[in-house]
Amino acid sequence: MKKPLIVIAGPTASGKTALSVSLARAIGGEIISADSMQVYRRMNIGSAKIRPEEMCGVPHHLIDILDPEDPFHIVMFKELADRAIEEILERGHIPILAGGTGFYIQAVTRDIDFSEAEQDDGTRERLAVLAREKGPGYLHDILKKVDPAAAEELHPNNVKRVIRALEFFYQTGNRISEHNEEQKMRETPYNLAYFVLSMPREEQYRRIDARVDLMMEQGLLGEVEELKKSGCKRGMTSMQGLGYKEMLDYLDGLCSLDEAVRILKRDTRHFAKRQLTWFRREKDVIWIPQESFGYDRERILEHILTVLRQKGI
RNA sequence: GGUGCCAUAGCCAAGUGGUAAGGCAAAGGUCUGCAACACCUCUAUCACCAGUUCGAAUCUGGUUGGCACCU
Repeated sequence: MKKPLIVIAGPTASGKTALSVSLARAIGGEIISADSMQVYRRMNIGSAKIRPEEMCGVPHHLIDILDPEDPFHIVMFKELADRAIEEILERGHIPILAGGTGFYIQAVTRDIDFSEAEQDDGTRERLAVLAREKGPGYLHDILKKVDPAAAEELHPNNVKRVIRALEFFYQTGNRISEHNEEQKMRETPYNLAYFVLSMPREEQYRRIDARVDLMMEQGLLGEVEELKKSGCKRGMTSMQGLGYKEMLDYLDGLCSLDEAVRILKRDTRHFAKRQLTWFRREKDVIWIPQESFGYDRERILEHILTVLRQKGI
């Protein structure tokens, strides 16, 4: 029997946090956050991080484990999440992966192997400089020679990914396109129940706007001001988070506060849209259209428990 | 009542006789070490009617609507 793993995913502001706590209490689960921003301490309001009292005693993992100055990326996430899952299972509990970062969730559910790649050795920097000086087509042309398949799939303007493909080749001597092909064959090692919370688009957008307004009321600006004071710069991974980069723009005098809030709302809506695109192509997801349950958490939970029973979790 | 100006996609907006730029929004998509990132695709027959012309969003007349000023 495969090990059980439950995923509670969905776009931002879809109700993942509250539902995952209810679920954990119902089945004796522990929660692993699949979120690229909630790992950072001192980033509470903007990342919509769960508050300790909201956890209701349910153990949460991968929250508040790094400082905003620290880098964070999928390889780290994968390692930490795998370890957390193992520990939870050893305790006889059920792991619940909850979050909105589809890429991270996929790494775990499909057990993608990142070990082949190495640490930063400066090639990324060098390539970035080249791209800036010679234009985006330059690196893409090089990629065409060393890894034609990857070049075919990547648009020349997508400099970031072109750089990664080249970096992979220079560091490992292998083609990333081949590596990706191998990884795509992988099947999930888990008895997986992958739920995605959804709702009509207009309602989703309405909630996003409301949440941003709430964040502002709760003092998002002050939170970012503190971070800035303590030395956080916009180049850091943490400062690329929604809410943080917009407030930094305002604090740096690049736009008015109203404008910053407007852009934050807009970009958060765009983000939710991309999240949905991701989940849509992910196979084996079980959609939970919350409007069909009258947005009633009890009814949604009941439905989820039924599905879990069918899967033998 | 008179005179003048204006009327291009959901919004902003180029085009002033040769077959509708661009931006934003919306929608769809890609993604295997920064993923709350980065990137891609995509939406009109020019208020309406009638003329002039081989050809009109572009010229003429009228209609409607808006704005400004005058009485």
